[in-house]
Amino acid sequence: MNKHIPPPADTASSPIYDALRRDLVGGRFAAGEKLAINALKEHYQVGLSPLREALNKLAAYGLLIQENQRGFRVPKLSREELDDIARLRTELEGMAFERAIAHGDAVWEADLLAAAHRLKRADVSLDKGEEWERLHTQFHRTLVAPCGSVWLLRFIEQLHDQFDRYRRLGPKMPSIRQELDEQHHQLVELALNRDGKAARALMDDHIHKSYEVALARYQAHT
Amino acid sequence: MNKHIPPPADTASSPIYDALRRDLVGGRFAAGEKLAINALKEHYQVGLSPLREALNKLAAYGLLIQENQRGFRVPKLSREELDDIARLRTELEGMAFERAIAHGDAVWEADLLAAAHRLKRADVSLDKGEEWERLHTQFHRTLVAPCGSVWLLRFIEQLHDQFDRYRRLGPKMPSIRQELDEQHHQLVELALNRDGKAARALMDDHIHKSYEVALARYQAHT
DNA sequence: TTATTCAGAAAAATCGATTTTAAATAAAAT
DNA sequence: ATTTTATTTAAAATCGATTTTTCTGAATAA
Repeated sequence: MNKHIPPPADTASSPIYDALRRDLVGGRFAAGEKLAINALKEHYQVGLSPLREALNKLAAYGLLIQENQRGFRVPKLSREELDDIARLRTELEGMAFERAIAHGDAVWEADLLAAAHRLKRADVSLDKGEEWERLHTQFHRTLVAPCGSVWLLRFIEQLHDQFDRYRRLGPKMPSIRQELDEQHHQLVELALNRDGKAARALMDDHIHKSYEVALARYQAHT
Repeated sequence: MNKHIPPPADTASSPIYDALRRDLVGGRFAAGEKLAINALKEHYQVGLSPLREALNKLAAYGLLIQENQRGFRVPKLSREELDDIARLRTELEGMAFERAIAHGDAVWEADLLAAAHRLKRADVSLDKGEEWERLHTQFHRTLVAPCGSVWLLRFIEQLHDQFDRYRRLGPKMPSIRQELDEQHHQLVELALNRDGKAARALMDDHIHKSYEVALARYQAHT
């Protein structure tokens, strides 16, 4: 009946894993907070075993800290780590984008235009901006998708999640958003023109501007 | 009593996690093999819950594939993935080594010499070479340790484990080993001389030679 | 006051058993 | 003979309860 091929899920993700990851990246938990397992069990309406398995996976992924027999905590935030993450993002995402531009085909070009369009049209006020965030992540994923390295994509995804813990602190800030949105379209343009060098330069600048936003929020948040 | 400060375990690792990781990297399980949980439970003499939590962490780490409700499998090996891993190792480890040379202090220099010496003196025939492998991993870890990026170190560690799944296929091969051992000492020398450029070039060559060993083993293994 | 020890309480980790799901085999139908 | 459908078997996932460990705070001693 259904001709659509399901996405080849690299790691089988359960509903509880997805929900926790979303809430951790979205800043629903305070940094440094110790998670009360029984409270989570109630809040997410899930059994102990699936919950613990999700927490273990998130700890291995880097969104939680697991201490000896002392349960799980949300990792602290620090200026040093934000700098680290932003710098690595610049290196890895730039590398991946250049490779994607070298190898991406016509289908990729169409995907890029589609992802950019959906992001532009997204209603930022809907669902606390969650829908916009989803499309934004998907857009950046599409930019680097045909880079040819599954491990590079994996690391980039991980860094994105970490970066977003800083970028999504506090409430919305539509002022800077404007400039970043424009860059999204310029990134697509340079990709379609196969200008790898300029594309990478713009990606560097894009990440740097996002970094400034994230840093400002981090400093306002402390 | 004990004045030694325990290593700041990033992710709390249980005995069962360490054992499984060691055996997965060491090739004790066949690639593509489906893990029989009850058999593991017996073999490692451990309860179901700690075992499952370890398996979940290893899946998030990339040493296992977790399928919908179909348990865990050992990831397949492929030429494409080996190439991917080797290429990324070259980029990331080269980057980290250069940064380490720029920032490493006198303590690092001493650690380097010590790690290289221990590796040289290691008895390769002992414990199926497990002790040599441990020291080899530790040596490479030391090379990049003061690079200043915990996330970069994390990714490099992960890639090392993946790479070793290929490199450690089949029995020992002492012939090529000689040349690689010499490079270890040259890497230390260039690091002590703070010659970042030359050090990175040698690191590139070192990984490339290791890659050739791993590739030969992979092809012999199929 | 400061530090130390010892309950009591709370929480995490683990275990054993149950439920659910997928795989394998056999029977029936096209 | 091949495909389809039941039935059985095996394994994975989940649950509830138990055990173990850590945390808290009061009481004692320095």
